[in-house]
Amino acid sequence: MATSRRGKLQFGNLLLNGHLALPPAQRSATVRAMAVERSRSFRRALGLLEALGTDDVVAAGGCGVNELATLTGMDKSQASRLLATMADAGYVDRDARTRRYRLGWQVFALAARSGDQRLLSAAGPVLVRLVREIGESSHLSVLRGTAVLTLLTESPSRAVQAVSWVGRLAPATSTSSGRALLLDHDRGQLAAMFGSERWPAATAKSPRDVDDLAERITLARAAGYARVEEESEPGLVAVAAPVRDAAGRIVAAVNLSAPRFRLGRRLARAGVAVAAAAADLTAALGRPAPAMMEEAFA
Amino acid sequence: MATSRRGKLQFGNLLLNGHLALPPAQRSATVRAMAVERSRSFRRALGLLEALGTDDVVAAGGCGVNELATLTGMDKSQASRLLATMADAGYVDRDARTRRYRLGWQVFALAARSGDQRLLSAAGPVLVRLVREIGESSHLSVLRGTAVLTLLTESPSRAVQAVSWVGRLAPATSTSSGRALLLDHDRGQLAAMFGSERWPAATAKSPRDVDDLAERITLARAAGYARVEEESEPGLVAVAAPVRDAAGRIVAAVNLSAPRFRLGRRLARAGVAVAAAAADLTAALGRPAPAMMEEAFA
DNA sequence: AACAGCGTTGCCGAGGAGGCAACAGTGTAT
DNA sequence: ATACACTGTTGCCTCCTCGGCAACGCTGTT
Repeated sequence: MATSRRGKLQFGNLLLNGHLALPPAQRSATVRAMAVERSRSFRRALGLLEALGTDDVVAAGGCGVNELATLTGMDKSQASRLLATMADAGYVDRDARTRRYRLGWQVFALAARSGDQRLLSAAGPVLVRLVREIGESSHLSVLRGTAVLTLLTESPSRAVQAVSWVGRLAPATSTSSGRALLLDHDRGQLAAMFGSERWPAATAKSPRDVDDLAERITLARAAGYARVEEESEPGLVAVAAPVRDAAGRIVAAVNLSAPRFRLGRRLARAGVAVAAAAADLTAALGRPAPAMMEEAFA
Repeated sequence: MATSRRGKLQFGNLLLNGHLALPPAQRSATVRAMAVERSRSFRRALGLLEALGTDDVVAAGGCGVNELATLTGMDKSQASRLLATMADAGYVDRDARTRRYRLGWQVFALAARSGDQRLLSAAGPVLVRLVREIGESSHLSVLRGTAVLTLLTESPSRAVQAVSWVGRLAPATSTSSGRALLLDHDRGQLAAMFGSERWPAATAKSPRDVDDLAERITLARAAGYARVEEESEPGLVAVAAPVRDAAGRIVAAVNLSAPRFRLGRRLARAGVAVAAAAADLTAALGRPAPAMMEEAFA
């Protein structure tokens, strides 16, 4: 659980606009100190949405007004009003029976047009092939701020996870995908992003500071893939490689992860496979986009 | 292009909060008439997001502040400020070079936790099989208000569409998926949803009024699948069947659509296949959810 | 019946929304 | 090089929405 500038809860879940949860007294003090608060109500509404995207809420199948209000630290009246307008617009759905709110389909509709659709559609088949080759689950991720956002998961059909990693943030410093995404960053850039003091370590093997991180990234650069063993979670190993756009900039990472006892021995092979998959994806992005074709629907 | 209550543009694209585009004078008059305007800034922000989700904007690869302001009918200063906060939160991305805004990954992250993830993950393989069997593209849709929202597309790899149907709304009355979703509605419910007067027809074959619709739905009920020929677009035929939850309620629809010259002759066979796929999906949803399993990520 | 908890609504002061206009950058025509 | 058109940002100031408080209606429990 690292907290970044402005005190947002960053990892383990979606972003929560941090200081909104402060009691009114402290909050207004904070506000007076740092200029003015911009788009207050809008940010609160986003806070509600993000709270509804929390694992526990999703798992519980929704959340009531009061609960949401306390979660986001605002008055229940405001929560009620904001949720009503969001429901009107379709961004939240309300269960007719339990009167609890869930994220609505409109969010889904928006998402289908967000981000880089070319990347997503090109990545699907690549991940499938990779998973078939190695037999472990694979992810596509991008860098968002200082965190890694997972966009796509593909797993050997061994189990369907109820709440997938898709849409979640993970620390960039101690994950294979994060290292791959940072492959082109030098020590200076890393220091600017993560600060130069010592970091709280997720496990004993996690990098402790910038030098530590830079060193491991150098190794990854040499190998062509990043390799992480039990740095974010004990017993877990992973490899990842960067995907580049036509201009050569790193835009995404492909990884493979599994328990050490299953993948440990084949880690080098997995690394090569992941690098090859990332190269495939890079090649796919390098080509001009396929002709626009409006697919029929009736 | 049907306009529903409160004058929102409903079909052909994402919802746009209609009257915000009015000039200030008229708007304030309207507002004074109908109580107070709730969550004004928030709705404006949503308007911006939805504008960014417009086909033309997505196809153009983003949109500038000025253009967005005129699109949503607000002052560019406000647009600039709202976009800035949205960029902070990750809901929009700004191209560093062109300075144009696009929908950000945070929207994607939220969406990954919205809707019924069980439905989506179960539907993927079913659609793939269906597409492989018939060789035409297939969609999964749900009912949202009086419109059909497409959640998933699977097409034979013949072409990758740049902007897919996913996330778009289509009229329920003249699409196969819509009919399938309305399969359990009787004439009274249909009248309540769509009104009893005559409707504007998309094509010559579209249903004209409730009786017309109810009759076609009865036929679909008898056949086990809905069949639509050139009702939403000339030259296009489609079949669809309803997916039910454990309680037997219709929650989604699976369809197949293609140009008449490719699918016309096999339409009955396609209907049976679609019904079978929908039944498979229904069966999958009937089973208790697979044990929650947190998939590892590193 | 009394109670506890949830969600909605009215009220009203304070602070953010948002229109206007000046300003700063950038690419294009003169 | 100058002027121009256009873009996006920022300051200012009014007005209206925000949002805290509290009362209310409702439902389920003790």
